[in-house]
Amino acid sequence: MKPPSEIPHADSRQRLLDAATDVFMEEGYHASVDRIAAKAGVAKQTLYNHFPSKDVLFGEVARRCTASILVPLDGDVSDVRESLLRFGALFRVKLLGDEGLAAFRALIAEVGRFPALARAFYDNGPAQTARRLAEFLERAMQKGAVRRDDPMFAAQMLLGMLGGVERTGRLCGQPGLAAEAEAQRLAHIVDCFLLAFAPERIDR
Amino acid sequence: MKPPSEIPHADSRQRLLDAATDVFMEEGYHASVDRIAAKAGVAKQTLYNHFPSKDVLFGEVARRCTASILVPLDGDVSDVRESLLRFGALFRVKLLGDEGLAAFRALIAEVGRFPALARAFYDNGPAQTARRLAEFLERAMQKGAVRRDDPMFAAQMLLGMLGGVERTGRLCGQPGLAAEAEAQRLAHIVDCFLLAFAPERIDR
DNA sequence: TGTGGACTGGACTGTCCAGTCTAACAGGAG
DNA sequence: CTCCTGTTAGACTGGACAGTCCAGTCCACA
Repeated sequence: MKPPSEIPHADSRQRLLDAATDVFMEEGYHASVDRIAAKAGVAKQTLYNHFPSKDVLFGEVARRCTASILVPLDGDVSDVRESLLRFGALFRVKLLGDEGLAAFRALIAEVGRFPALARAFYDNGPAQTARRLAEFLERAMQKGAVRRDDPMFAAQMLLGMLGGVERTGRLCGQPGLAAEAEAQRLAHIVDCFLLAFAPERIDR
Repeated sequence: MKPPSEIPHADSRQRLLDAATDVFMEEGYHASVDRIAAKAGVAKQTLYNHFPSKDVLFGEVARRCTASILVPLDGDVSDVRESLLRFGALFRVKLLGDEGLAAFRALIAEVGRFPALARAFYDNGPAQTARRLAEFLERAMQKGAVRRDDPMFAAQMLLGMLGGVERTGRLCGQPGLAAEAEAQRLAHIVDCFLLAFAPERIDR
């Protein structure tokens, strides 16, 4: 009945977490515990051996997702445009990709039930990303590659431009962009940002 | 038992819609029909006299909310900054205000159940706003007050900057800005946008 | 005075689901 | 061989909830 090639007595906890991630992302918190156990190929009791309650399981899943959304940003200020393009590409994948959207939807819907979770998600995800980007931009400002302004403000503007309206659309079920349109748009956005934050001209 | 000053047999339908709006926005689709009826001060059967099912009621509420989020934008291109400030202030209220956020959360969580609703919300809300703003910017471009670029792209950038990260934060339960900080931030954003889309300098 | 339509309170059905309980099974350690 | 631990299938409890049904009330209108 079980897939035969499956290692018997494999780490149920891990399988449960994986299954729960899938199911919660797909159906939100209201996914049933039975379905999660079934998807993990595990008895319901086993689930309750590992996690005291559905809420705790949901929390674990949320923590895992939160940990996975951070976007790396190399500190290299020598070519700001290039660095921002690399960063932006990854950021947009996290932000506008199906998994990211599903996770966000699932979490957002339960802000009332799990306010602490939502706060943690925001602090360790978007807010953390904004802080890192702000640091990067501050260095770029010090180097004169970017006009001086509040670095956090600048970071928020870039993040808004990168995500903004498209995110709303995707959350409402609109389809995403094709690969080449995506690259074009990313470049367009970054250039637009760099224009807004171009260093003041000395007026030759 | 009922509030005595209440007009008897008042329009139950209206009271139901109002109550349902409140309750759905507060608890999402999973709010119970009983609670809605109770909040409307009406028997459950009365609710089912007016709406054939909970889904239909939810749909009506969503349509009402969708209709209320459009932001007016006067066509006056003579002072672009002033117009954008007015527009931005209203937009931010809709986007970052408690009601707007609650409505968005409730809808987003049910994209899977009501894909058509979500699509309609997006088309008549954010997308429509972007179209109008794009028209406005196009006129400003023709007049030379704004650098030429794809007007829809420009509109999306401004909307992203106006909403962007803060919206995510608010959706995660972060508090909003105080009134004066709000005004400052709005001006900062609009000026930043105008810098990105300043007409090309002739270099005197 | 009587009739009809809308409303009320509350009981009721069927469904779904979190969480518990039980009895049985498998494998490793002593 | 026997305990022990983790597992399994499935029955079960208690509660929530959508939607139905009904018996009775209130009111407008004729």
